[in-house]
Amino acid sequence: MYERKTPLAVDCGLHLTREVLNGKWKPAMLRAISMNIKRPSEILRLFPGATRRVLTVQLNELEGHGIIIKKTYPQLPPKVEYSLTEIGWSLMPIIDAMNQWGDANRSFLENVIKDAPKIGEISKSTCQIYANMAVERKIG
Amino acid sequence: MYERKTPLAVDCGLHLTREVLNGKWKPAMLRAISMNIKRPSEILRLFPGATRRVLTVQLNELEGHGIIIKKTYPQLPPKVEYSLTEIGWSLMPIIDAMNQWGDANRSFLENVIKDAPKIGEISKSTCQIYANMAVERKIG
DNA sequence: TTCCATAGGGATAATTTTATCCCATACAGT
DNA sequence: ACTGTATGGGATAAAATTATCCCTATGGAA
Repeated sequence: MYERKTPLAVDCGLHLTREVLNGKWKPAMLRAISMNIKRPSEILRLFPGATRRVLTVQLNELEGHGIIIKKTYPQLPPKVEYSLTEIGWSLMPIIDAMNQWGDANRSFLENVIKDAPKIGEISKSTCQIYANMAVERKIG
Repeated sequence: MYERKTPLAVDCGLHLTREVLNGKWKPAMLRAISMNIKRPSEILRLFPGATRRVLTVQLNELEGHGIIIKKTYPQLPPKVEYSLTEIGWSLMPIIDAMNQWGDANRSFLENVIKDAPKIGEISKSTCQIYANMAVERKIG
């Protein structure tokens, strides 16, 4: 594993949370898992912009941090399913809030962020999938 | 400014939010500013673990993103005060939630994170300052 | 037999983020 | 004359995060 060289700042709740949620795809993956997209291959397909490698690495980290649990079915080809732990679920309000905030302020944000060179759309579709599933999650 | 080479993923609210909040000290600084710690020098003193450079850079980014506003008083020695914009304020529920989540799960988290080499305490005091001020913010 | 899907992980490059160090302004105090 | 305070930013090094590429295993389909 990677050997951190700079001490972590754990003095403040914010930093602890950051340690857990820090990762380009972590919040999005947690959200996906919360919506029953739990197999690695499904998750991978959900984020065309991500590398398989990063996703598996970040899933491992989330598991190591006790946010998700991995269930491996002794089959071939292999089948794996991740699910949120209790603590993992307790993060969802925050993640949902972040998602809503970003969506609510999209036009403003796209505008102020646009000075950053290239803004790419990685998968408009993902949003839609999320939107649909969010409804299901509330119903189900 | 820095030239990003990898396109941003702005398809999902989560990524937009991440773009704004991503920075080791950004959430903490926003929280500080929300509690009336608004001068750069004060903020710097609040985070002994941070470099002056990073803080000013991240403050600039936050300003560029429209999350905070900078007011420069034409004095000498210079006096500067940052304050949250309306959008900046709208982030506080999220930041507070992150902070609470981290604190609420502190023992668990410190435990699962401890496999990461050295965990340093940067400033126990900061938490206390925050705690006291949080009360004031609710009252005031 | 060759190709696809599933899942995992090593090695290494590229990119992004932080850390270090140094320089500048201008006033106040010792 | 120094030293300290306040604020800002350039240049460059170090560290952390992501991206690329490649290899493993096995069963089923074309």
